Amino acid sequence: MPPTKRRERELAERERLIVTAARDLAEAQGWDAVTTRRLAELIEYSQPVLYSHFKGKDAIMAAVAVEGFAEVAEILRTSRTAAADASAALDAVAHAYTDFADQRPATYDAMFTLAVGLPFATPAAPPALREAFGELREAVRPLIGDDDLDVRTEVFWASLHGLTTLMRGGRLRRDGHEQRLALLLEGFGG
Amino acid sequence: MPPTKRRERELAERERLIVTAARDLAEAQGWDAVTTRRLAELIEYSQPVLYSHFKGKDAIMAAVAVEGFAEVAEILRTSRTAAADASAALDAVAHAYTDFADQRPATYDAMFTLAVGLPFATPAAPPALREAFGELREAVRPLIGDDDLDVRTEVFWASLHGLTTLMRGGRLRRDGHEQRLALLLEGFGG
DNA sequence: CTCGTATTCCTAGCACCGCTAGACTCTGGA
DNA sequence: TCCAGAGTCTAGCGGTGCTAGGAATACGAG
Repeated sequence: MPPTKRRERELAERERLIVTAARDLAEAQGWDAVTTRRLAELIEYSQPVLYSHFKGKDAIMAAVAVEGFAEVAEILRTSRTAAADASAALDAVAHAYTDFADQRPATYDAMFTLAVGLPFATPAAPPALREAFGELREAVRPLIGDDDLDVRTEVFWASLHGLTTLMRGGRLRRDGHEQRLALLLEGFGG
Repeated sequence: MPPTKRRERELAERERLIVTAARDLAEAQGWDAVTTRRLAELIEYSQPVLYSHFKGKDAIMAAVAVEGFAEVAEILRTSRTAAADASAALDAVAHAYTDFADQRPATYDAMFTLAVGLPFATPAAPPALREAFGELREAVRPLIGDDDLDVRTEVFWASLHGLTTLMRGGRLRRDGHEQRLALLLEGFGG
């Protein structure tokens, strides 16, 4: 039946609308401002419609997070492959990562700070997330080799994560960011 | 007047009671479970009494955070000074830091992840926080020297912070923690 | 000892939150 | 034309942080 197909498209479109509305509102005013009532008003439906698409607010945030994984994976890949050599690639990837966290803090929080109930370091993790981590790994590999590559990538990732979250929370001065990044890269053989 | 003095003591004691009740409840059931109603019931007063001590829930969390700064400063100092040499000291400090974050996640979040409106990288920062950072710095100093000491300490701190928060959020497997810590310390000349 | 005053505290309530039961409307097929 | 079922909304539940305003209590003056 054609009407069913059309209906499916409309539903998928509305679901996309919910996720982008949630993301945009969160980036503009923070996750606290993303309430089911405001979200319903934005998509011009009532609240229960949200629950026909997602189990709850957490599931909406998880959807924003998954979208963010794909985004960051692409950003990391382009910045890595565009670099002249391995050292420049790691530098570019590190900057791209922290820039992303800085420019999309709400999305970043949904991805990596907030408890959102997504599987991570398991095969069940979202493919986009595994891809993003893979980009970090490929940026690290040429400089430190294959020994303990995954674990070393995790340490690199954690360092970037710590730098960005502490800076955004006001725990580290913004004006030291470049220098901190440079010192971190130096430690990784940049 | 003596009664005024006694009254002041009672007020100070009640304020301590509020902070410890908030901390204990947060550690036991998470910050979401720390509501003004439950807190009021725990201290056996009504909600408005909380607001005669603190401006709001955030201020209570900030008080818990400041308490945490003092705690972690002491923990870091004892583990640092008890170590045999500089390398062992950095190792001990790193483990003490992540152990603290692991054992008191709610306090740690109040200190370093939640937006709580405390001044950090300024002279107005809580003395206990400056002291805790100072302990990290003194643990790092013998190994990397005085060049860019503060910034290098910040990077070290951020790495520890990233490792702990990502692990606790389920983003990193717990069983890789020791290895990650070892690799981080290796990078800092441990 | 009594009486106003000032402090301390609590009751009750506001606006808002995430979420859901049940009524309503509207569409498509017999 | 009628009915079944899908889709949507209204209304409401129990909870949140926070606060206005009244009750009670302790205090100093006469």
